[in-house]
Amino acid sequence: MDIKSMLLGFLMRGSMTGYELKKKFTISFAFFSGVSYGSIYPALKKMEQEGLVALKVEIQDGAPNRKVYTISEAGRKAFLEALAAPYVIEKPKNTFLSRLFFFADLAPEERLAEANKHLESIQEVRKNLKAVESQIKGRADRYQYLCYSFGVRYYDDLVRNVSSIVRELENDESDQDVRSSKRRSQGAKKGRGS
Amino acid sequence: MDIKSMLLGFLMRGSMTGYELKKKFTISFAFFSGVSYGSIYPALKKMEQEGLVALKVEIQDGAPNRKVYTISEAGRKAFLEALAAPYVIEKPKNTFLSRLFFFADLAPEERLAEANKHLESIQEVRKNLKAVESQIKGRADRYQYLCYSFGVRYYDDLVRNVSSIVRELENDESDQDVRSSKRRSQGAKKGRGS
DNA sequence: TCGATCATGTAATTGGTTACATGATTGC
DNA sequence: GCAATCATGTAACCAATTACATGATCGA
Repeated sequence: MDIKSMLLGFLMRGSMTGYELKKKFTISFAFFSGVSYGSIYPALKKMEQEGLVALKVEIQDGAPNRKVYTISEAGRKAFLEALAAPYVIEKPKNTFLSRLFFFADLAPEERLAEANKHLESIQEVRKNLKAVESQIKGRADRYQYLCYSFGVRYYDDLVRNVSSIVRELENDESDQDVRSSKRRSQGAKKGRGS
Repeated sequence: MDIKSMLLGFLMRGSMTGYELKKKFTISFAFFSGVSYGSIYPALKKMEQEGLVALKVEIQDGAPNRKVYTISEAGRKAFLEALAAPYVIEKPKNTFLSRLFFFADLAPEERLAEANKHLESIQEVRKNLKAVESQIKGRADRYQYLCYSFGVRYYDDLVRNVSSIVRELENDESDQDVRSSKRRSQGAKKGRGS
């Protein structure tokens, strides 16, 4: 779903300025999509030209005039179409995965370190998600909450998934330890350990 | 990780033409990242100008000349740096989630249909992933296989996650049914059912 | 003879980002 | 006095896509 459709989605629930739309975005979509003014303002301009939204300028003294956008019939139609458009399954663009693919080129001790760094960053996002729970619960409708809970499960799953890779890499390391202690003790049997 | 670094990663394991690199991409990264010639060829050209790869043209009669790219010392260094660069956690750009957020604007019967459509498309990807398992097992090194198994778990998790949303939406529908049959039978007690 | 495979590339477009530029008001 | 909030926008850039353009060779 592109920015335009999402802007329309917000405007379905009330007229707003670009500034207010940006706020809605950051609050609602914080964990799965970011938007900047640099995309919002040009998008609104274009949508006005296309007749998807109507513009009403509120003159203010001193501060720049507020440009309040209201969705039009055409805009409503466009939004509803976007909402039911055929799915194009998107591939997870995952930097960690791209790197893991080439981990053979990394020094053995760096592999675990890199994987752990990644795990920690996911855990932090998960924690932040928890922190906004009450905020979301207050504001969100049924489906927006479903959205949030999807996010919670998504990051929980991700933590589990990356953890299992970390575990594999740990095993590799301790196998390495076993092999080197075997070398040291000339083939004596030893269990896994530090 | 950008295309350039990934191209370098492949070139670490041997010199290749753009055409061959594209094949490597589609085989290895099929389920989490796609690349087209439109990005590969310009990237290679730029990397040659930057001295990250060396170009050797193999003249062929008839067919266009093969341009074989070989990674340079600078390229190797750049790749290794990319492999250990600090993480920027990326947000899952998820169309389904963006739509779900606005599901209140969809007709009730369409909600379940849309969610199911999405679920099916994920299940299909998961199935395709299973289909290439033996192929991957044959070609992949330890880390590339870890990568694949991450993908398998990722899609299994996703199926579970979206399924639980579908379940919630189904409950909404049957609650709706209960309410309407209650209305019909003027408050008589009824269980959930079709 | 037709489709797949080998092999290269450009041009236009998409959909964004970051940084820059401006400036008033309000609360600590 | 300074930071945050309100409020608008542009310009340069980036990373990538799609569609277009070309053409030989090989196997069924």
